[in-house]
Amino acid sequence: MATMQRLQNTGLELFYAQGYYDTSIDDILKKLDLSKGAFYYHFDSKEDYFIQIIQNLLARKIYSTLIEPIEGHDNPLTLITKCFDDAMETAVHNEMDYGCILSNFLTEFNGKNEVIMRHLNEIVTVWEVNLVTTLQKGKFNGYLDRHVDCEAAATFLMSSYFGVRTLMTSAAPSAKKYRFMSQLRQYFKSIEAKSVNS
Amino acid sequence: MATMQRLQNTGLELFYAQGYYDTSIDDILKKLDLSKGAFYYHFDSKEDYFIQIIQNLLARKIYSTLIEPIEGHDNPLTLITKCFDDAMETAVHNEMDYGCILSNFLTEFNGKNEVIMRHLNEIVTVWEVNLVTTLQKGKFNGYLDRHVDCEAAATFLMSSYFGVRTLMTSAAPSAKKYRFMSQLRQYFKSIEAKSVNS
DNA sequence: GGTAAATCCGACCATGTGGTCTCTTTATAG
DNA sequence: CTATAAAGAGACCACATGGTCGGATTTACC
Repeated sequence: MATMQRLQNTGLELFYAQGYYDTSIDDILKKLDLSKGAFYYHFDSKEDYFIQIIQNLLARKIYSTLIEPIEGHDNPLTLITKCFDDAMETAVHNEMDYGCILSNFLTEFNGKNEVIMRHLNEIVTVWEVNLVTTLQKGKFNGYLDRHVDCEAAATFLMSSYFGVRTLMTSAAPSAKKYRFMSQLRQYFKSIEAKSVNS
Repeated sequence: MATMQRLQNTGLELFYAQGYYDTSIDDILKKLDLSKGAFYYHFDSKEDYFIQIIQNLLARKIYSTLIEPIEGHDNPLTLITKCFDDAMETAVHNEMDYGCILSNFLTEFNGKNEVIMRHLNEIVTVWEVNLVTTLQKGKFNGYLDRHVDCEAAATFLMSSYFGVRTLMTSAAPSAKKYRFMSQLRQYFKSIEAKSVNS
Protein backbone atom coordinates (compact mmCIF):
# COMPACT_ATOMS: atom_id res chain seq x y z
CA MET A 1 0.00 0.00 0.00
CA ALA A 2 1.18 3.50 -0.73
CA THR A 3 2.86 5.40 2.08
CA MET A 4 0.28 8.15 1.97
CA GLN A 5 -2.56 5.68 2.48
CA ARG A 6 -0.78 3.95 5.33
CA LEU A 7 -0.16 7.29 7.01
CA GLN A 8 -3.81 8.25 6.79
CA ASN A 9 -5.12 4.90 8.00
CA THR A 10 -2.78 4.72 10.96
CA GLY A 11 -3.42 8.38 11.70
CA LEU A 12 -7.16 7.91 11.94
CA GLU A 13 -6.66 4.84 14.08
CA LEU A 14 -4.44 6.62 16.59
CA PHE A 15 -6.32 9.90 16.57
CA TYR A 16 -9.48 7.98 17.34
CA ALA A 17 -7.89 5.98 20.13
CA GLN A 18 -5.79 8.70 21.76
CA GLY A 19 -7.18 11.96 20.47
CA TYR A 20 -5.64 14.38 18.03
CA TYR A 21 -3.73 16.54 20.47
CA ASP A 22 -2.45 13.59 22.44
CA THR A 23 -1.09 11.78 19.41
CA SER A 24 2.22 13.03 18.13
CA ILE A 25 3.41 12.68 14.59
CA ASP A 26 6.31 10.69 15.95
CA ASP A 27 3.84 8.18 17.41
CA ILE A 28 2.42 7.54 13.98
CA LEU A 29 5.81 7.45 12.27
CA LYS A 30 7.19 5.03 14.83
CA LYS A 31 4.28 2.66 14.29
CA LEU A 32 4.85 2.71 10.54
CA ASP A 33 8.64 2.82 10.74
CA LEU A 34 8.78 5.99 8.75
CA SER A 35 10.63 9.25 9.11
CA LYS A 36 9.73 12.90 9.40
CA GLY A 37 10.89 13.37 5.86
CA ALA A 38 8.31 10.93 4.55
CA PHE A 39 5.54 12.65 6.49
CA TYR A 40 6.29 16.21 5.47
CA TYR A 41 6.80 15.15 1.90
CA HIS A 42 3.15 14.11 1.73
CA PHE A 43 1.52 16.65 4.06
CA ASP A 44 1.99 20.33 4.79
CA SER A 45 1.26 20.13 8.48
CA LYS A 46 -0.44 18.06 11.12
CA GLU A 47 -3.65 20.00 10.56
CA ASP A 48 -3.57 19.51 6.79
CA TYR A 49 -2.92 15.83 7.45
CA PHE A 50 -5.95 15.53 9.66
CA ILE A 51 -8.23 17.38 7.29
CA GLN A 52 -7.29 14.97 4.52
CA ILE A 53 -8.04 12.09 6.86
CA ILE A 54 -11.46 13.59 7.57
CA GLN A 55 -12.31 13.93 3.92
CA ASN A 56 -10.82 10.69 2.69
CA LEU A 57 -11.60 8.30 5.52
CA LEU A 58 -13.90 9.72 8.18
CA ALA A 59 -16.54 11.04 5.83
CA ARG A 60 -16.73 7.74 4.00
CA LYS A 61 -16.86 5.80 7.23
CA ILE A 62 -19.81 7.80 8.51
CA TYR A 63 -21.51 7.52 5.19
CA SER A 64 -21.17 3.76 4.96
CA THR A 65 -22.25 3.08 8.55
CA LEU A 66 -24.89 5.71 9.27
CA ILE A 67 -26.17 7.16 6.02
CA GLU A 68 -26.13 4.57 3.27
CA PRO A 69 -27.86 1.88 5.39
CA ILE A 70 -30.97 4.01 5.87
CA GLU A 71 -31.46 4.78 2.21
CA GLY A 72 -34.24 2.96 0.44
CA HIS A 73 -37.98 2.94 0.17
CA ASP A 74 -38.80 0.70 3.10
CA ASN A 75 -40.04 1.84 6.46
CA PRO A 76 -37.41 4.34 7.66
CA LEU A 77 -38.03 3.42 11.28
CA THR A 78 -37.13 -0.17 10.50
CA LEU A 79 -34.04 0.90 8.58
CA ILE A 80 -32.84 3.23 11.30
CA THR A 81 -33.43 0.60 13.95
CA LYS A 82 -31.34 -1.89 12.06
CA CYS A 83 -28.68 0.69 11.24
CA PHE A 84 -28.22 1.72 14.88
CA ASP A 85 -28.35 -1.88 16.01
CA ASP A 86 -25.62 -2.87 13.59
CA ALA A 87 -23.42 0.08 14.45
CA MET A 88 -23.72 -0.60 18.17
CA GLU A 89 -23.20 -4.31 17.70
CA THR A 90 -19.91 -3.56 15.98
CA ALA A 91 -18.92 -1.38 18.90
CA VAL A 92 -19.87 -4.04 21.44
CA HIS A 93 -17.65 -6.57 19.74
CA ASN A 94 -14.78 -4.16 19.41
CA GLU A 95 -12.68 -4.32 22.56
CA MET A 96 -11.02 -1.10 21.47
CA ASP A 97 -14.15 0.98 21.27
CA TYR A 98 -13.85 4.63 22.12
CA GLY A 99 -17.30 5.85 21.21
CA CYS A 100 -18.59 7.43 18.04
CA ILE A 101 -15.58 8.76 16.22
CA LEU A 102 -17.47 11.73 14.83
CA SER A 103 -18.87 12.71 18.20
CA ASN A 104 -15.45 12.37 19.80
CA PHE A 105 -13.79 14.68 17.33
CA LEU A 106 -16.61 17.19 17.61
CA THR A 107 -15.99 17.28 21.33
CA GLU A 108 -12.23 17.50 21.00
CA PHE A 109 -12.10 20.34 18.47
CA ASN A 110 -15.04 22.36 19.66
CA GLY A 111 -13.78 25.84 20.45
CA LYS A 112 -10.21 24.93 19.56
CA ASN A 113 -9.93 24.67 15.82
CA GLU A 114 -12.54 26.33 13.66
CA VAL A 115 -11.21 24.99 10.37
CA ILE A 116 -11.43 21.40 11.47
CA MET A 117 -14.79 22.06 13.09
CA ARG A 118 -16.17 23.22 9.77
CA HIS A 119 -15.16 19.97 8.12
CA LEU A 120 -16.64 17.91 10.93
CA ASN A 121 -19.85 19.88 10.96
CA GLU A 122 -20.18 19.33 7.27
CA ILE A 123 -20.37 15.60 7.89
CA VAL A 124 -22.91 16.14 10.64
CA THR A 125 -25.02 18.19 8.27
CA VAL A 126 -24.93 15.52 5.59
CA TRP A 127 -26.10 12.97 8.10
CA GLU A 128 -28.84 15.26 9.36
CA VAL A 129 -30.11 16.12 5.89
CA ASN A 130 -30.25 12.45 4.94
CA LEU A 131 -32.08 11.56 8.11
CA VAL A 132 -34.64 14.31 7.65
CA THR A 133 -35.18 13.40 4.02
CA THR A 134 -35.60 9.73 4.84
CA LEU A 135 -38.09 10.51 7.57
CA GLN A 136 -40.08 12.85 5.37
CA LYS A 137 -40.21 10.26 2.65
CA GLY A 138 -41.36 7.75 5.23
CA LYS A 139 -44.10 10.12 6.28
CA PHE A 140 -45.16 10.60 2.68
CA ASN A 141 -45.27 6.84 2.23
CA GLY A 142 -47.48 6.40 5.22
CA TYR A 143 -44.99 4.88 7.61
CA LEU A 144 -44.90 7.83 10.01
CA ASP A 145 -47.68 9.70 11.69
CA ARG A 146 -48.76 12.82 9.83
CA HIS A 147 -47.93 15.07 12.78
CA VAL A 148 -44.32 14.03 13.19
CA ASP A 149 -41.77 16.84 13.09
CA CYS A 150 -39.06 15.19 11.01
CA GLU A 151 -36.37 17.77 11.80
CA ALA A 152 -37.01 17.30 15.48
CA ALA A 153 -37.00 13.52 15.17
CA ALA A 154 -33.67 13.64 13.33
CA THR A 155 -32.11 15.81 16.02
CA PHE A 156 -33.43 13.48 18.67
CA LEU A 157 -32.06 10.43 16.92
CA MET A 158 -28.63 11.93 16.32
CA SER A 159 -28.44 13.11 19.91
CA SER A 160 -29.36 9.80 21.40
CA TYR A 161 -26.97 7.90 19.16
CA PHE A 162 -24.03 10.18 19.95
CA GLY A 163 -24.81 9.92 23.62
CA VAL A 164 -25.28 6.21 23.89
CA ARG A 165 -21.99 5.60 22.11
CA THR A 166 -20.32 7.73 24.75
CA LEU A 167 -22.07 5.90 27.55
CA MET A 168 -21.19 2.53 26.08
CA THR A 169 -17.51 3.20 26.51
CA SER A 170 -17.86 3.45 30.27
CA ALA A 171 -19.23 0.06 31.24
CA ALA A 172 -21.50 -2.78 30.17
CA PRO A 173 -21.77 -1.76 26.53
CA SER A 174 -23.95 -4.72 25.68
CA ALA A 175 -26.50 -3.92 28.37
CA LYS A 176 -26.46 -0.27 27.41
CA LYS A 177 -27.11 -1.20 23.81
CA TYR A 178 -30.01 -3.46 24.73
CA ARG A 179 -31.61 -0.83 26.94
CA PHE A 180 -31.13 1.89 24.40
CA MET A 181 -32.65 -0.15 21.59
CA SER A 182 -35.69 -1.03 23.65
CA GLN A 183 -36.45 2.62 24.28
CA LEU A 184 -35.68 3.58 20.72
CA ARG A 185 -38.36 1.12 19.64
CA GLN A 186 -40.68 2.60 22.21
CA TYR A 187 -40.10 6.05 20.78
CA PHE A 188 -40.54 4.80 17.23
CA LYS A 189 -43.82 3.17 18.14
CA SER A 190 -45.06 6.57 19.29
CA ILE A 191 -44.30 8.29 16.00
CA GLU A 192 -45.26 5.56 13.56
CA ALA A 193 -48.45 5.88 11.58
CA LYS A 194 -51.52 4.95 13.57
CA SER A 195 -53.16 1.83 12.29
CA VAL A 196 -55.92 2.70 9.85
CA ASN A 197 -57.87 -0.52 10.11
CA SER A 198 -59.33 0.15 13.55
CA MET B 1 -10.64 33.70 48.17
CA ALA B 2 -8.01 31.14 49.04
CA THR B 3 -5.41 30.34 46.41
CA MET B 4 -6.38 26.69 46.35
CA GLN B 5 -10.00 27.53 45.57
CA ARG B 6 -9.04 29.96 42.85
CA LEU B 7 -6.78 27.36 41.27
CA GLN B 8 -9.54 24.79 41.22
CA ASN B 9 -12.17 27.13 39.86
CA THR B 10 -9.99 28.48 37.09
CA GLY B 11 -8.75 24.99 36.35
CA LEU B 12 -12.23 23.63 35.80
CA GLU B 13 -13.06 26.63 33.66
CA LEU B 14 -10.08 26.18 31.37
CA PHE B 15 -10.17 22.40 31.29
CA TYR B 16 -13.78 22.62 30.23
CA ALA B 17 -13.11 25.19 27.55
CA GLN B 18 -9.85 23.83 26.15
CA GLY B 19 -9.63 20.28 27.38
CA TYR B 20 -7.31 18.81 29.97
CA TYR B 21 -4.42 17.87 27.72
CA ASP B 22 -4.55 21.13 25.82
CA THR B 23 -4.48 23.30 28.91
CA SER B 24 -1.07 23.77 30.48
CA ILE B 25 -0.48 24.54 34.11
CA ASP B 26 1.20 27.72 32.96
CA ASP B 27 -2.04 28.78 31.26
CA ILE B 28 -3.85 28.56 34.56
CA LEU B 29 -1.07 30.21 36.53
CA LYS B 30 -0.81 33.06 34.07
CA LYS B 31 -4.53 33.74 34.33
CA LEU B 32 -4.31 33.86 38.12
CA ASP B 33 -0.93 35.59 38.23
CA LEU B 34 0.54 32.81 40.29
CA SER B 35 3.75 30.83 40.10
CA LYS B 36 4.70 27.21 39.76
CA GLY B 37 5.65 27.21 43.42
CA ALA B 38 2.15 28.09 44.48
CA PHE B 39 0.70 25.34 42.35
CA TYR B 40 2.98 22.54 43.44
CA TYR B 41 2.63 23.58 47.03
CA HIS B 42 -1.08 22.77 46.90
CA PHE B 43 -1.10 19.84 44.49
CA ASP B 44 1.13 16.86 43.84
CA SER B 45 0.69 16.79 40.10
CA LYS B 46 -1.59 17.88 37.30
CA GLU B 47 -3.52 14.64 37.65
CA ASP B 48 -3.96 15.01 41.41
CA TYR B 49 -5.09 18.56 40.74
CA PHE B 50 -7.72 17.45 38.28
CA ILE B 51 -9.03 14.67 40.50
CA GLN B 52 -9.56 17.17 43.29
CA ILE B 53 -11.41 19.40 40.86
CA ILE B 54 -13.64 16.49 39.90
CA GLN B 55 -14.51 15.69 43.46
CA ASN B 56 -14.84 19.23 44.76
CA LEU B 57 -16.44 21.01 41.85
CA LEU B 58 -17.55 18.77 39.02
CA ALA B 59 -19.44 16.27 41.16
CA ARG B 60 -21.33 19.05 42.91
CA LYS B 61 -22.09 20.78 39.64
CA ILE B 62 -23.60 17.65 38.15
CA TYR B 63 -25.52 17.03 41.31
CA SER B 64 -27.02 20.49 41.48
CA THR B 65 -27.99 20.66 37.82
CA LEU B 66 -28.98 17.10 36.91
CA ILE B 67 -29.70 15.15 40.07
CA GLU B 68 -31.12 17.38 42.76
CA PRO B 69 -33.73 18.98 40.46
CA ILE B 70 -35.41 15.64 39.76
CA GLU B 71 -35.77 14.66 43.38
CA GLY B 72 -39.21 14.90 44.86
CA HIS B 73 -42.53 13.15 44.81
CA ASP B 74 -44.06 14.80 41.79
CA ASN B 75 -44.35 13.28 38.35
CA PRO B 76 -40.76 12.36 37.42
CA LEU B 77 -41.42 12.96 33.75
CA THR B 78 -42.41 16.53 34.55
CA LEU B 79 -39.36 17.00 36.74
CA ILE B 80 -36.97 15.57 34.17
CA THR B 81 -38.52 17.68 31.43
CA LYS B 82 -38.01 20.82 33.45
CA CYS B 83 -34.53 19.77 34.53
CA PHE B 84 -33.34 19.18 30.97
CA ASP B 85 -35.06 22.30 29.76
CA ASP B 86 -33.34 24.42 32.39
CA ALA B 87 -29.93 22.88 31.77
CA MET B 88 -30.21 23.41 28.04
CA GLU B 89 -31.57 26.91 28.46
CA THR B 90 -28.47 27.79 30.47
CA ALA B 91 -26.32 26.39 27.67
CA VAL B 92 -28.20 28.35 25.02
CA HIS B 93 -27.60 31.61 26.86
CA ASN B 94 -23.97 30.83 27.46
CA GLU B 95 -21.95 32.03 24.51
CA MET B 96 -19.06 29.96 25.80
CA ASP B 97 -20.84 26.63 25.78
CA TYR B 98 -18.78 23.59 25.04
CA GLY B 99 -21.31 20.86 25.69
CA CYS B 100 -21.95 18.78 28.75
CA ILE B 101 -18.84 18.99 30.85
CA LEU B 102 -19.20 15.43 32.13
CA SER B 103 -19.68 14.00 28.67
CA ASN B 104 -16.72 15.95 27.35
CA PHE B 105 -14.36 14.66 30.01
CA LEU B 106 -15.62 11.12 29.53
CA THR B 107 -14.74 11.41 25.89
CA GLU B 108 -11.36 12.98 26.53
CA PHE B 109 -10.11 10.51 29.11
CA ASN B 110 -11.61 7.35 27.71
CA GLY B 111 -8.78 4.90 27.09
CA LYS B 112 -6.18 7.40 28.24
CA ASN B 113 -6.36 7.67 32.01
CA GLU B 114 -8.04 4.93 33.97
CA VAL B 115 -7.77 6.65 37.33
CA ILE B 116 -9.58 9.73 36.16
CA MET B 117 -12.09 7.59 34.27
CA ARG B 118 -13.02 5.83 37.48
CA HIS B 119 -13.80 9.14 39.15
CA LEU B 120 -15.85 10.31 36.21
CA ASN B 121 -17.74 7.05 35.94
CA GLU B 122 -18.58 7.30 39.59
CA ILE B 123 -20.46 10.52 38.87
CA VAL B 124 -22.21 8.89 35.93
CA THR B 125 -23.29 6.04 38.15
CA VAL B 126 -24.69 8.36 40.79
CA TRP B 127 -26.71 10.12 38.13
CA GLU B 128 -27.93 6.83 36.70
CA VAL B 129 -28.93 5.41 40.06
CA ASN B 130 -30.85 8.53 40.91
CA LEU B 131 -32.64 8.53 37.59
CA VAL B 132 -33.61 4.89 37.88
CA THR B 133 -34.83 5.36 41.44
CA THR B 134 -36.84 8.41 40.52
CA LEU B 135 -38.45 6.60 37.59
CA GLN B 136 -39.27 3.54 39.67
CA LYS B 137 -40.83 5.71 42.31
CA GLY B 138 -42.82 7.42 39.59
CA LYS B 139 -44.00 4.08 38.35
CA PHE B 140 -45.01 3.07 41.86
CA ASN B 141 -46.92 6.32 42.24
CA GLY B 142 -48.83 5.74 39.05
CA TYR B 143 -47.13 8.31 36.84
CA LEU B 144 -45.48 5.79 34.53
CA ASP B 145 -46.91 2.88 32.66
CA ARG B 146 -46.52 -0.44 34.48
CA HIS B 147 -44.49 -1.95 31.67
CA VAL B 148 -41.76 0.69 31.55
CA ASP B 149 -38.22 -0.59 31.93
CA CYS B 150 -36.79 2.09 34.20
CA GLU B 151 -33.14 1.14 33.68
CA ALA B 152 -33.62 1.32 29.96
CA ALA B 153 -35.43 4.64 30.19
CA ALA B 154 -32.61 6.05 32.30
CA THR B 155 -29.98 4.95 29.79
CA PHE B 156 -32.02 6.43 26.99
CA LEU B 157 -32.41 9.73 28.80
CA MET B 158 -28.75 10.02 29.70
CA SER B 159 -27.72 9.16 26.17
CA SER B 160 -29.98 11.66 24.55
CA TYR B 161 -28.96 14.41 26.94
CA PHE B 162 -25.24 13.82 26.45
CA GLY B 163 -25.73 13.75 22.73
CA VAL B 164 -27.88 16.81 22.34
CA ARG B 165 -25.45 18.86 24.36
CA THR B 166 -22.73 17.84 21.93
CA LEU B 167 -24.91 18.68 18.95
CA MET B 168 -25.87 22.04 20.43
CA THR B 169 -22.28 23.22 20.30
CA SER B 170 -22.15 22.90 16.54
CA ALA B 171 -24.88 25.23 15.38
CA ALA B 172 -28.29 26.64 16.19
CA PRO B 173 -28.37 25.56 19.84
CA SER B 174 -31.75 27.11 20.43
CA ALA B 175 -33.38 25.25 17.56
CA LYS B 176 -31.69 22.03 18.61
CA LYS B 177 -33.01 22.47 22.10
CA TYR B 178 -36.54 23.10 20.90
CA ARG B 179 -36.53 20.08 18.63
CA PHE B 180 -35.02 17.86 21.23
CA MET B 181 -37.54 18.87 23.87
CA SER B 182 -40.46 18.25 21.55
CA GLN B 183 -39.34 14.68 20.92
CA LEU B 184 -38.53 14.13 24.56
CA ARG B 185 -42.12 15.00 25.36
CA GLN B 186 -43.24 12.66 22.63
CA TYR B 187 -41.21 9.85 24.17
CA PHE B 188 -42.49 10.65 27.63
CA LYS B 189 -46.06 10.57 26.42
CA SER B 190 -45.43 7.03 25.25
CA ILE B 191 -44.24 5.80 28.62
CA GLU B 192 -46.57 7.70 30.91
CA ALA B 193 -49.39 5.87 32.64
CA LYS B 194 -52.35 5.32 30.37
CA SER B 195 -55.40 7.27 31.47
CA VAL B 196 -57.55 5.17 33.80
CA ASN B 197 -60.82 7.03 33.35
CA SER B 198 -61.59 5.71 29.91
C1' DG C 1 10.18 40.53 68.72
C1' DG C 2 11.37 36.07 67.49
C1' DT C 3 10.57 31.69 65.62
C1' DA C 4 8.65 28.34 62.85
C1' DA C 5 5.49 26.94 59.75
C1' DA C 6 2.73 27.98 55.74
C1' DT C 7 2.76 30.04 51.38
C1' DC C 8 4.67 31.55 47.27
C1' DC C 9 8.41 32.91 43.78
C1' DG C 10 10.83 31.93 39.59
C1' DA C 11 14.99 30.00 37.63
C1' DC C 12 15.98 25.65 36.04
C1' DC C 13 15.73 20.81 34.01
C1' DA C 14 14.49 16.82 31.08
C1' DT C 15 11.54 15.59 27.77
C1' DG C 16 8.55 15.86 23.92
C1' DT C 17 6.51 18.55 20.12
C1' DG C 18 5.70 20.34 15.27
C1' DG C 19 8.35 21.59 11.74
C1' DT C 20 12.78 22.48 8.61
C1' DC C 21 16.64 21.25 6.03
C1' DT C 22 20.19 18.76 3.77
C1' DC C 23 21.32 14.63 2.06
C1' DT C 24 20.61 9.90 0.27
C1' DT C 25 18.04 6.39 -2.01
C1' DT C 26 14.86 4.74 -5.40
C1' DA C 27 12.18 4.77 -9.37
C1' DT C 28 11.24 6.53 -14.18
C1' DA C 29 12.07 7.73 -18.77
C1' DG C 30 14.97 8.78 -22.75
C1' DC D 1 23.62 4.28 -18.77
C1' DT D 2 22.29 8.48 -17.26
C1' DA D 3 19.62 12.52 -16.10
C1' DT D 4 15.82 13.80 -13.40
C1' DA D 5 12.29 13.77 -10.24
C1' DA D 6 9.88 11.40 -6.64
C1' DA D 7 10.28 9.53 -2.05
C1' DG D 8 12.30 9.00 2.18
C1' DA D 9 16.03 9.43 6.08
C1' DG D 10 17.28 11.61 10.16
C1' DA D 11 19.89 15.35 12.40
C1' DC D 12 18.51 19.62 13.97
C1' DC D 13 15.82 23.77 15.84
C1' DA D 14 12.76 26.64 18.64
C1' DC D 15 9.46 26.22 21.74
C1' DA D 16 6.27 24.40 25.23
C1' DT D 17 5.34 21.26 28.95
C1' DG D 18 5.22 18.99 33.63
C1' DG D 19 7.85 19.02 37.37
C1' DT D 20 11.92 20.31 40.92
C1' DC D 21 14.27 23.09 44.13
C1' DG D 22 16.45 26.53 46.97
C1' DG D 23 15.21 30.57 48.57
C1' DA D 24 12.14 34.63 49.76
C1' DT D 25 7.94 36.35 52.05
C1' DT D 26 4.04 36.23 54.74
C1' DT D 27 1.37 34.52 58.63
C1' DA D 28 0.40 32.64 63.16
C1' DC D 29 1.66 32.00 67.71
C1' DC D 30 4.31 32.27 72.03
